[in-house]
Amino acid sequence: MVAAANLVEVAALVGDTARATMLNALMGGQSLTATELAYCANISRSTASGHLSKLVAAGLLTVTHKRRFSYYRIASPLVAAMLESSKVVAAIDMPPRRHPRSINDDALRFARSCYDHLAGQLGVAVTDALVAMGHIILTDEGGEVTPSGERFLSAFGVDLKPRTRRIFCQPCLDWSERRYHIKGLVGARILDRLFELGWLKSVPGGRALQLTPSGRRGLFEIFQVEIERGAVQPVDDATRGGRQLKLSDLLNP
Amino acid sequence: MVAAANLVEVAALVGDTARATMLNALMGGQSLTATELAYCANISRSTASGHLSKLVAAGLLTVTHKRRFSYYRIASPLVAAMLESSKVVAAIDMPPRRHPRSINDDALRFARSCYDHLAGQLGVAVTDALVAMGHIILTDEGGEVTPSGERFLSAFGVDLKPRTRRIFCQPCLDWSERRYHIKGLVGARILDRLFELGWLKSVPGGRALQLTPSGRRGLFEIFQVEIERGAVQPVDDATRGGRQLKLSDLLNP
DNA sequence: CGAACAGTTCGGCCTATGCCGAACTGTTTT
DNA sequence: AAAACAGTTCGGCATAGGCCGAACTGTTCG
Repeated sequence: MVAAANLVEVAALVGDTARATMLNALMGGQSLTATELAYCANISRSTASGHLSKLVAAGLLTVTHKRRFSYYRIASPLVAAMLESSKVVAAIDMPPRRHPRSINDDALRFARSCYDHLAGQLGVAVTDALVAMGHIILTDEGGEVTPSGERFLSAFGVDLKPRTRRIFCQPCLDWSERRYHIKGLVGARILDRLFELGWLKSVPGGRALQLTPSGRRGLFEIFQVEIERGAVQPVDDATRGGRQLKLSDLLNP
Repeated sequence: MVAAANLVEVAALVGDTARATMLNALMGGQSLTATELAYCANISRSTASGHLSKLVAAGLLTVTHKRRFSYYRIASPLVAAMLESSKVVAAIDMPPRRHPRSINDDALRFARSCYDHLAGQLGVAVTDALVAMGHIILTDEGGEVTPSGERFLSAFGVDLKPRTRRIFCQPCLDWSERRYHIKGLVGARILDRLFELGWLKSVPGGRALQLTPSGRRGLFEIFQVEIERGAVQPVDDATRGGRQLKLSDLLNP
């Protein structure tokens, strides 16, 4: 008896440094051109072209040709989910810090997009804040937005209606923090809003996200998430409860 | 920028036919010896030994040495989840039937264990039945056992207490059916009970499960799942509603 | 004690596949 | 029209890594 050939094919595709780097770069959700991806992976364009056509043939990526550019992107959320779950396993396996952390690594650990929602320390911190304020209930099994959460998110500018058919609110195991952050429709809309407010900016050529000064202020005021020198400071519940939200400032700037 | 080396390592390990076959064989949840796994994968024992030590070193498998045997098993449910999500992607990619189905393939599609719960046509059918009877509510986001479901499952011989810390009831995307079946504690306990009743037997050397004649009767009587010539027949809700459950027969044989 | 067996390690073979540069197509710019 | 650029295809090179058999350790059993 032999395993499903396709599982092997898919895993083998991911199991190459150059291809994995390109997939990783696309986990931000954007489309990138072949040349950009070649640059990301440190390989020639011809090599990249070969890799990319394999990934498309296997259905991991899709490509759209516009003008003289080929834009590649992750073919489906299922592919993103597969990569995330592989990363969770990879993070467990990690023998404690054999590879020295790179600067880039630290940036990714701090804040990154996980396909379409926020991950990393910041993603976990925002999730924790929403849970602590009683706006969201997260269990291993799933997530739920409470009525107060609906009001809060709506005031924050996140529109959760109409509820589309996609998964609404779900915990996603963060590979760097090994704690849950929010994915699904809720997670995606929150990230959208953070971009819209200019609180986060994407760093070109990667999935890392940069917190802007206004984002630093905003996260503190709305979510009581305090950031010092690029690291998230834990805020105890007492402090959290003692402050008034200033959603009005946000909505009428 | 370069992708996490560990993701590549993990994926590359899965991306080899022999190793994937062994992992697949272990997805039934049991422990198998090195020689058994070598036989599964059609490779010499020396080659298998090399593969297995790599898988253990990477944390995908664990090994326990007893007497003169080495028993290997999947190291964690997270590893199982990774393999399942990879298979979902692999199943999507499948260009419609390039590889002719093997007999074994059909058996797997019909019924198999997915680490610790029932999958395949039978898994989906049982899930559908529980949902149709109002015993379980499944959404994309998670699952829930209704009060009637608790009574039903309890009468069926599935004890759901004490609720351990593990995920209770969750939908799991079936790679062969592309529909949900139940995983988590509920899924695992149901499979346990089906074995206990002798309704299912495991086929040695694989994850495929065989339905026994009593299982065929039992599934029809309790779940109104009808099986003809190894394929599950859909049962419409009218028929389903028209029959009385015979749990008493089951409990006092 | 010696035979049988599970498992591992080692050395050598061989194939699969990643990589590049060169040459080509097609698009945009000057 | 020529130059610049995105992308692809092709040929050839180099290496990683899968595979086996042989030899070894350790356990079980006659």
